[in-house]
Amino acid sequence: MIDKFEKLDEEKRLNILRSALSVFADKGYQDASTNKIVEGADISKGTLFYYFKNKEGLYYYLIDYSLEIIKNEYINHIDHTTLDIIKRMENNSKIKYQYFQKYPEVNYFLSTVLYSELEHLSVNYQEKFQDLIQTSVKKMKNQQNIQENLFKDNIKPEKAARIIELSIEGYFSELANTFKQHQVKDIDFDTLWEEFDEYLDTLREIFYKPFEEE
Amino acid sequence: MIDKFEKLDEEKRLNILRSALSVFADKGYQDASTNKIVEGADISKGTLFYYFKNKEGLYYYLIDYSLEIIKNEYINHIDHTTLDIIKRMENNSKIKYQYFQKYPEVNYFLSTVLYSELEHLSVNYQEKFQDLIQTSVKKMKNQQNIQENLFKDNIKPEKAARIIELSIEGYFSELANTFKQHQVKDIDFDTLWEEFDEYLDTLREIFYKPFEEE
DNA sequence: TTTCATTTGACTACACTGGTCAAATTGCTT
DNA sequence: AAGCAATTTGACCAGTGTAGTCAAATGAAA
Repeated sequence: MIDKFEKLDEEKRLNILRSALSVFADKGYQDASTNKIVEGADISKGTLFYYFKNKEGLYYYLIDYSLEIIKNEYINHIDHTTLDIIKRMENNSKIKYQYFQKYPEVNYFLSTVLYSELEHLSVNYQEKFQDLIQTSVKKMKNQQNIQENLFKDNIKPEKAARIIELSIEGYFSELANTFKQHQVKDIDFDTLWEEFDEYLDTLREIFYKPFEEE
Repeated sequence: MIDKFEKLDEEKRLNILRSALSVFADKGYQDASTNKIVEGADISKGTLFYYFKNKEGLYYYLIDYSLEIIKNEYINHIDHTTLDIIKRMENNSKIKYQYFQKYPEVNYFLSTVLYSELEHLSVNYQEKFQDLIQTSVKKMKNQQNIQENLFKDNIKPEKAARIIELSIEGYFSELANTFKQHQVKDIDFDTLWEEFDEYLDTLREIFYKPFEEE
């Protein structure tokens, strides 16, 4: 009946997905209540089980759905080519948090599955995760093709790149501590990116040669 | 009956505390099962309710207990005085993660209370949290008394300090992604600190003047 | 009006809940 | 050994919530 689910009215379909993703993310598979899901999706119990065979079927559908989203909306957009490493990290940070902003439930769901449910998944799905997420995290961290002559002469590019990478991670980690998961939708991303750009300028000031016109 | 609980055999007492902290941290107050707690603590149902009036009493006892621990084992040891800012951050990181290592359940419990249960607490306890944790986080972040002449001449100390701070946060955030909460006990902290010391050396190389003997 | 797809929610059988308490066990004092 | 109090046990209770079912209601299209 999943093909029928996919032909459903967009708003209703997304309501069901978002509600289910949130409940599974909040409670984990075992403690997730189908009653809460239908309540949050504003549908009746019967409707949920009309489209999905059972709780498990719904769960695995959500995983497939979420992996597609993260692939198409984030991983496939990762920039590996820009030579200016700070610019590249800027691009990738923005791509990443645009995905967070657009699909907060997907991101929240995948995080908790990855963090605390992975061992309960079928081997098949464990591999899907390993392949897609973990290798692509490495992709993102793979810092080759750095334009080294942008750095000041007394600074070693690889070491500096590592510090830049970690400090950006710290920047968002600090941010994550300020905003809780369910507040993501309320964040004012525009002013946030302005602040982030300023932070990047500071990084350039410290690590890069001063910009010179010729 | 809490005074009797505190006179209990050390091992038994800690078993109960650790089990309760873990279950509350994993599931949150509502979904935490007293059955799971007694099972994990290897005691009978009756014993738990012999020492604690009810689930709520146990929960608030755990909060008081945990706040005492984090105060005595972490917050009171925060270094505000060392002038070498990298050294100061090194000290504070080590104090912080020694507390993590020694009391993983306390840390895990307090994190989840702070992160997702705070609004359900009595106002009294909300204030306790605000006072103790949030203001002391600020304390730790308060970077005054920096010995500025350690920095290279072309680097602004305040901005550099911010980057150092964030990159250390990123360093541990990356680490936290590698190890899940329940694996904390298995981490080899000794080699980990060695790596961290190397990382700090890199920071010094980049931000500080080369060391000169006279 | 007939037909078929969709939706409902009362209903099951059952697992688990926080908490109780009479009875059993333990440890201490005589 | 006997007696007593402190401690521990786990079967038990009334209640709540569970995943899933299904006869009946509704909607839409012909």
